[in-house]
Amino acid sequence: MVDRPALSKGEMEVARTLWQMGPAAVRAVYQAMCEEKSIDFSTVQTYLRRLEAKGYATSKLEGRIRIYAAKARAKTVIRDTVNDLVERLFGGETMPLVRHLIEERGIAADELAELRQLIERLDASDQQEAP
Amino acid sequence: MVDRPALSKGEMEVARTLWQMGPAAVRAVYQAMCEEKSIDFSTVQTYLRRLEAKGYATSKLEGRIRIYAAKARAKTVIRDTVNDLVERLFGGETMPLVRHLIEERGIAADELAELRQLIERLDASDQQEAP
DNA sequence: AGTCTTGGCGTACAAGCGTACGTGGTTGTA
DNA sequence: TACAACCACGTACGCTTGTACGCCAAGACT
Repeated sequence: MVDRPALSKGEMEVARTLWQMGPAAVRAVYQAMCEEKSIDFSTVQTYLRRLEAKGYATSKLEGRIRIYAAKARAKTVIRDTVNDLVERLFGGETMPLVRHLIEERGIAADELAELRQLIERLDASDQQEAP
Repeated sequence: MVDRPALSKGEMEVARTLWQMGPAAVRAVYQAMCEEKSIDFSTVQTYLRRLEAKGYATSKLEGRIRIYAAKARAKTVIRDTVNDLVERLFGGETMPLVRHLIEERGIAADELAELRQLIERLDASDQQEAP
Protein backbone atom coordinates (compact mmCIF):
# COMPACT_ATOMS: atom_id res chain seq x y z
CA MET A 1 0.00 0.00 0.00
CA VAL A 2 1.47 3.29 1.08
CA ASP A 3 5.20 3.12 0.79
CA ARG A 4 6.55 4.73 3.87
CA PRO A 5 10.21 5.36 4.52
CA ALA A 6 11.51 2.75 6.95
CA LEU A 7 11.50 3.45 10.65
CA SER A 8 14.77 4.08 12.39
CA LYS A 9 15.62 2.25 15.59
CA GLY A 10 14.67 5.15 17.78
CA GLU A 11 11.42 5.74 15.97
CA MET A 12 10.54 2.09 16.41
CA GLU A 13 10.59 2.34 20.17
CA VAL A 14 8.29 5.30 20.12
CA ALA A 15 5.99 3.56 17.69
CA ARG A 16 5.85 0.51 19.91
CA THR A 17 4.95 2.63 22.90
CA LEU A 18 2.24 4.30 20.90
CA TRP A 19 0.78 0.97 19.85
CA GLN A 20 0.71 -0.17 23.42
CA MET A 21 -0.90 2.98 24.74
CA GLY A 22 -3.24 3.91 21.98
CA PRO A 23 -3.69 7.62 21.20
CA ALA A 24 -1.65 9.67 23.62
CA ALA A 25 -0.09 13.04 24.27
CA VAL A 26 3.63 13.55 24.01
CA ARG A 27 4.04 13.66 27.77
CA ALA A 28 2.25 10.39 28.23
CA VAL A 29 4.46 8.65 25.69
CA TYR A 30 7.46 10.28 27.27
CA GLN A 31 6.55 9.06 30.71
CA ALA A 32 5.92 5.55 29.51
CA MET A 33 9.32 5.48 27.86
CA CYS A 34 11.05 7.06 30.81
CA GLU A 35 10.37 4.08 32.96
CA GLU A 36 12.50 1.94 30.74
CA LYS A 37 15.28 4.25 29.74
CA SER A 38 16.50 7.78 30.09
CA ILE A 39 15.36 9.97 27.25
CA ASP A 40 14.57 13.62 26.80
CA PHE A 41 11.05 14.90 26.42
CA SER A 42 12.02 16.84 23.30
CA THR A 43 13.53 13.77 21.78
CA VAL A 44 10.27 11.91 22.12
CA GLN A 45 8.48 14.89 20.67
CA THR A 46 10.78 14.97 17.67
CA TYR A 47 10.32 11.26 17.10
CA LEU A 48 6.56 11.61 17.18
CA ARG A 49 6.75 14.46 14.71
CA ARG A 50 8.89 12.33 12.43
CA LEU A 51 6.61 9.36 12.83
CA GLU A 52 3.80 11.55 11.54
CA ALA A 53 5.94 12.98 8.75
CA LYS A 54 6.70 9.46 7.58
CA GLY A 55 3.07 8.47 7.67
CA TYR A 56 3.20 6.10 10.62
CA ALA A 57 1.08 8.27 12.88
CA THR A 58 -1.52 10.98 12.84
CA SER A 59 -2.08 13.72 15.31
CA LYS A 60 -4.60 16.34 16.16
CA LEU A 61 -4.69 19.19 18.58
CA GLU A 62 -7.07 18.62 21.42
CA GLY A 63 -7.28 21.93 23.12
CA ARG A 64 -3.68 22.90 23.30
CA ILE A 65 -2.41 19.35 23.59
CA ARG A 66 -1.41 17.39 20.56
CA ILE A 67 -2.56 13.82 20.60
CA TYR A 68 -0.69 11.30 18.52
CA ALA A 69 -2.18 8.07 17.31
CA ALA A 70 -0.57 5.21 15.44
CA LYS A 71 -1.66 4.97 11.83
CA ALA A 72 0.31 2.02 10.55
CA ARG A 73 -0.60 -1.27 12.19
CA ALA A 74 2.03 -2.94 14.31
CA LYS A 75 1.71 -6.13 12.31
CA THR A 76 2.58 -4.37 9.09
CA VAL A 77 5.58 -2.61 10.47
CA ILE A 78 6.83 -5.76 12.13
CA ARG A 79 6.42 -7.69 8.93
CA ASP A 80 8.36 -5.17 6.90
CA THR A 81 11.08 -4.72 9.47
CA VAL A 82 11.57 -8.42 10.03
CA ASN A 83 11.50 -9.15 6.32
CA ASP A 84 14.21 -6.60 5.82
CA LEU A 85 16.35 -8.00 8.59
CA VAL A 86 15.96 -11.57 7.43
CA GLU A 87 16.86 -10.50 3.93
CA ARG A 88 19.98 -8.64 4.88
CA LEU A 89 21.35 -10.71 7.71
CA PHE A 90 20.21 -14.17 6.69
CA GLY A 91 19.91 -13.87 2.95
CA GLY A 92 16.17 -14.39 3.13
CA GLU A 93 16.14 -17.62 5.08
CA THR A 94 13.83 -17.74 8.04
CA MET A 95 15.07 -20.78 9.88
CA PRO A 96 18.49 -19.52 10.94
CA LEU A 97 16.80 -16.71 12.79
CA VAL A 98 14.23 -18.97 14.39
CA ARG A 99 17.00 -21.31 15.45
CA HIS A 100 18.98 -18.46 16.86
CA LEU A 101 16.05 -17.15 18.84
CA ILE A 102 15.17 -20.49 20.32
CA GLU A 103 18.69 -21.55 21.11
CA GLU A 104 20.33 -18.34 22.17
CA ARG A 105 17.60 -16.42 23.90
CA GLY A 106 15.86 -18.01 26.84
CA ILE A 107 12.48 -19.56 26.15
CA ALA A 108 10.41 -20.46 29.17
CA ALA A 109 8.80 -23.84 29.61
CA ASP A 110 5.26 -22.64 29.01
CA GLU A 111 6.39 -20.85 25.90
CA LEU A 112 7.94 -24.04 24.69
CA ALA A 113 4.61 -25.70 25.17
CA GLU A 114 2.94 -23.01 23.12
CA LEU A 115 5.52 -23.45 20.44
CA ARG A 116 4.89 -27.13 20.25
CA GLN A 117 1.20 -26.52 19.73
CA LEU A 118 1.94 -23.98 17.06
CA ILE A 119 4.01 -26.51 15.23
CA GLU A 120 1.41 -29.22 15.52
CA ARG A 121 -1.11 -26.90 14.02
CA LEU A 122 1.06 -25.95 11.08
CA ASP A 123 2.07 -29.53 10.54
CA ALA A 124 -1.54 -30.52 10.24
CA SER A 125 -2.36 -27.91 7.65
CA ASP A 126 0.78 -28.78 5.72
CA GLN A 127 -0.43 -32.33 5.50
CA GLN A 128 -3.68 -31.11 4.06
CA GLU A 129 -2.25 -28.78 1.50
CA ALA A 130 0.45 -31.10 0.21
CA PRO A 131 -0.75 -34.69 0.59
CA MET B 1 34.64 -7.42 24.40
CA VAL B 2 35.37 -4.82 21.77
CA ASP B 3 32.47 -2.43 21.51
CA ARG B 4 31.99 -1.74 17.87
CA PRO B 5 29.55 0.76 16.46
CA ALA B 6 26.50 -1.07 15.14
CA LEU B 7 26.33 -2.14 11.53
CA SER B 8 24.00 -0.36 9.19
CA LYS B 9 21.66 -2.30 6.94
CA GLY B 10 23.87 -1.94 3.94
CA GLU B 11 26.98 -2.90 5.83
CA MET B 12 25.24 -6.01 7.08
CA GLU B 13 24.71 -7.37 3.61
CA VAL B 14 28.34 -6.92 2.78
CA ALA B 15 29.36 -8.53 6.04
CA ARG B 16 27.14 -11.50 5.34
CA THR B 17 28.65 -11.95 1.92
CA LEU B 18 32.10 -11.77 3.44
CA TRP B 19 31.23 -14.43 6.00
CA GLN B 20 29.96 -16.69 3.29
CA MET B 21 32.96 -16.24 1.04
CA GLY B 22 35.78 -16.02 3.47
CA PRO B 23 38.61 -13.59 2.70
CA ALA B 24 38.01 -11.93 -0.64
CA ALA B 25 38.88 -9.02 -2.86
CA VAL B 26 36.45 -6.19 -3.42
CA ARG B 27 35.57 -7.37 -6.88
CA ALA B 28 34.75 -10.85 -5.67
CA VAL B 29 32.42 -9.50 -3.02
CA TYR B 30 30.93 -7.17 -5.56
CA GLN B 31 30.27 -9.96 -8.00
CA ALA B 32 28.70 -12.14 -5.38
CA MET B 33 26.37 -9.33 -4.37
CA CYS B 34 25.59 -8.39 -7.94
CA GLU B 35 23.84 -11.65 -8.52
CA GLU B 36 21.25 -10.76 -5.97
CA LYS B 37 20.81 -7.06 -6.47
CA SER B 38 22.07 -4.13 -8.44
CA ILE B 39 24.80 -2.26 -6.63
CA ASP B 40 27.80 -0.21 -7.64
CA PHE B 41 31.34 -1.51 -7.28
CA SER B 42 32.40 1.63 -5.45
CA THR B 43 29.55 1.25 -3.05
CA VAL B 44 30.75 -2.19 -2.07
CA GLN B 45 34.24 -0.83 -1.72
CA THR B 46 33.07 1.94 0.57
CA TYR B 47 31.12 -0.53 2.70
CA LEU B 48 34.16 -2.75 3.07
CA ARG B 49 36.26 0.22 4.09
CA ARG B 50 33.66 1.17 6.67
CA LEU B 51 33.42 -2.39 7.90
CA GLU B 52 37.12 -2.25 8.59
CA ALA B 53 36.91 1.19 10.17
CA LYS B 54 34.28 -0.10 12.54
CA GLY B 55 36.35 -3.12 13.45
CA TYR B 56 34.25 -5.77 11.76
CA ALA B 57 36.84 -6.67 9.17
CA THR B 58 40.54 -6.58 8.47
CA SER B 59 42.31 -6.21 5.20
CA LYS B 60 45.73 -6.50 3.74
CA LEU B 61 47.21 -5.68 0.39
CA GLU B 62 48.16 -8.73 -1.59
CA GLY B 63 50.15 -7.39 -4.45
CA ARG B 64 48.03 -4.51 -5.53
CA ILE B 65 44.78 -6.14 -4.55
CA ARG B 66 43.27 -5.53 -1.15
CA ILE B 67 41.84 -8.61 0.46
CA TYR B 68 39.18 -8.17 3.12
CA ALA B 69 38.43 -10.74 5.78
CA ALA B 70 35.70 -10.77 8.39
CA LYS B 71 36.96 -10.14 11.89
CA ALA B 72 33.81 -10.23 13.97
CA ARG B 73 32.10 -13.61 14.02
CA ALA B 74 28.70 -13.86 12.40
CA LYS B 75 27.22 -15.29 15.57
CA THR B 76 28.23 -12.26 17.60
CA VAL B 77 26.88 -9.77 15.14
CA ILE B 78 23.66 -11.69 14.77
CA ARG B 79 23.25 -11.87 18.51
CA ASP B 80 23.75 -8.16 18.98
CA THR B 81 21.58 -7.18 16.05
CA VAL B 82 18.75 -9.46 17.00
CA ASN B 83 18.93 -8.45 20.64
CA ASP B 84 18.62 -4.86 19.61
CA LEU B 85 15.67 -5.53 17.34
CA VAL B 86 13.85 -7.59 19.93
CA GLU B 87 14.44 -4.87 22.47
CA ARG B 88 13.14 -2.07 20.35
CA LEU B 89 10.32 -3.68 18.45
CA PHE B 90 9.12 -6.22 20.98
CA GLY B 91 10.13 -4.67 24.26
CA GLY B 92 12.58 -7.47 24.93
CA GLU B 93 10.21 -10.39 24.52
CA THR B 94 11.39 -13.17 22.30
CA MET B 95 8.20 -15.09 21.73
CA PRO B 96 6.28 -12.54 19.68
CA LEU B 97 9.05 -12.58 17.13
CA VAL B 98 9.27 -16.35 17.07
CA ARG B 99 5.53 -16.51 16.65
CA HIS B 100 5.64 -13.99 13.87
CA LEU B 101 8.36 -15.87 12.03
CA ILE B 102 6.63 -19.19 12.25
CA GLU B 103 3.19 -17.94 11.41
CA GLU B 104 3.85 -15.27 8.85
CA ARG B 105 6.84 -16.52 6.95
CA GLY B 106 6.65 -19.87 5.28
CA ILE B 107 8.29 -22.76 7.09
CA ALA B 108 8.77 -25.94 5.14
CA ALA B 109 7.73 -29.32 6.43
CA ASP B 110 11.25 -30.56 7.04
CA GLU B 111 12.05 -27.39 8.88
CA LEU B 112 9.03 -27.95 11.04
CA ALA B 113 10.39 -31.35 11.86
CA GLU B 114 13.69 -29.85 12.82
CA LEU B 115 11.91 -27.35 15.00
CA ARG B 116 10.05 -30.05 16.79
CA GLN B 117 13.28 -31.81 17.61
CA LEU B 118 14.81 -28.59 18.82
CA ILE B 119 11.93 -28.12 21.18
CA GLU B 120 12.10 -31.67 22.47
CA ARG B 121 15.72 -31.16 23.27
CA LEU B 122 15.19 -27.92 25.14
CA ASP B 123 12.22 -29.35 26.94
CA ALA B 124 14.31 -32.20 28.23
CA SER B 125 17.04 -29.96 29.59
CA ASP B 126 14.44 -27.69 31.17
CA GLN B 127 13.09 -30.62 33.04
CA GLN B 128 16.55 -31.36 34.37
CA GLU B 129 17.40 -27.86 35.43
CA ALA B 130 14.12 -27.09 37.14
CA PRO B 131 12.70 -30.31 38.55
C1' DA C 1 54.93 2.16 -26.98
C1' DG C 2 50.31 3.42 -26.51
C1' DT C 3 45.75 2.42 -24.93
C1' DC C 4 42.24 -0.13 -22.14
C1' DT C 5 40.97 -2.10 -17.86
C1' DT C 6 41.10 -2.72 -13.12
C1' DG C 7 41.96 -1.50 -8.49
C1' DG C 8 43.09 1.62 -4.56
C1' DC C 9 42.26 5.70 -2.46
C1' DG C 10 40.52 10.20 -1.44
C1' DT C 11 36.60 12.77 -1.59
C1' DA C 12 31.76 14.25 -1.95
C1' DC C 13 27.27 15.20 -0.78
C1' DA C 14 22.44 15.00 0.29
C1' DA C 15 19.31 12.67 3.30
C1' DG C 16 18.52 10.56 7.61
C1' DC C 17 19.33 10.12 12.66
C1' DG C 18 20.00 11.07 17.53
C1' DT C 19 19.63 14.39 20.63
C1' DA C 20 18.40 18.30 21.99
C1' DC C 21 17.66 23.98 22.99
C1' DG C 22 15.08 28.28 22.84
C1' DT C 23 10.98 31.02 22.27
C1' DG C 24 6.58 32.24 22.94
C1' DG C 25 2.04 31.16 24.21
C1' DT C 26 -1.33 28.80 27.96
C1' DT C 27 -2.77 27.28 32.25
C1' DG C 28 -2.74 26.43 37.00
C1' DT C 29 -1.36 28.46 41.46
C1' DA C 30 0.26 31.62 45.21
C1' DT D 1 -2.06 39.43 39.10
C1' DA D 2 2.53 37.73 39.01
C1' DC D 3 4.93 33.67 38.57
C1' DA D 4 5.97 28.88 37.60
C1' DA D 5 5.10 24.81 34.89
C1' DC D 6 3.90 23.03 30.65
C1' DC D 7 3.35 22.63 25.74
C1' DA D 8 3.91 23.25 20.62
C1' DC D 9 6.91 24.41 17.26
C1' DG D 10 10.90 25.86 14.85
C1' DT D 11 15.49 25.10 14.59
C1' DA D 12 20.12 23.15 15.13
C1' DC D 13 24.11 20.37 14.65
C1' DG D 14 27.43 16.81 14.33
C1' DC D 15 27.32 12.02 12.90
C1' DT D 16 26.01 8.21 9.93
C1' DT D 17 24.34 6.19 5.63
C1' DG D 18 23.69 5.39 0.85
C1' DT D 19 25.54 6.08 -3.25
C1' DA D 20 28.75 7.20 -5.81
C1' DC D 21 32.82 10.10 -8.93
C1' DG D 22 37.54 11.04 -10.28
C1' DC D 23 42.45 10.48 -10.32
C1' DC D 24 46.31 7.80 -10.59
C1' DA D 25 49.20 3.67 -10.93
C1' DA D 26 49.86 -1.17 -12.51
C1' DG D 27 49.05 -4.74 -15.45
C1' DA D 28 46.92 -6.61 -20.07
C1' DC D 29 46.29 -6.22 -24.90
C1' DT D 30 47.48 -4.46 -29.67
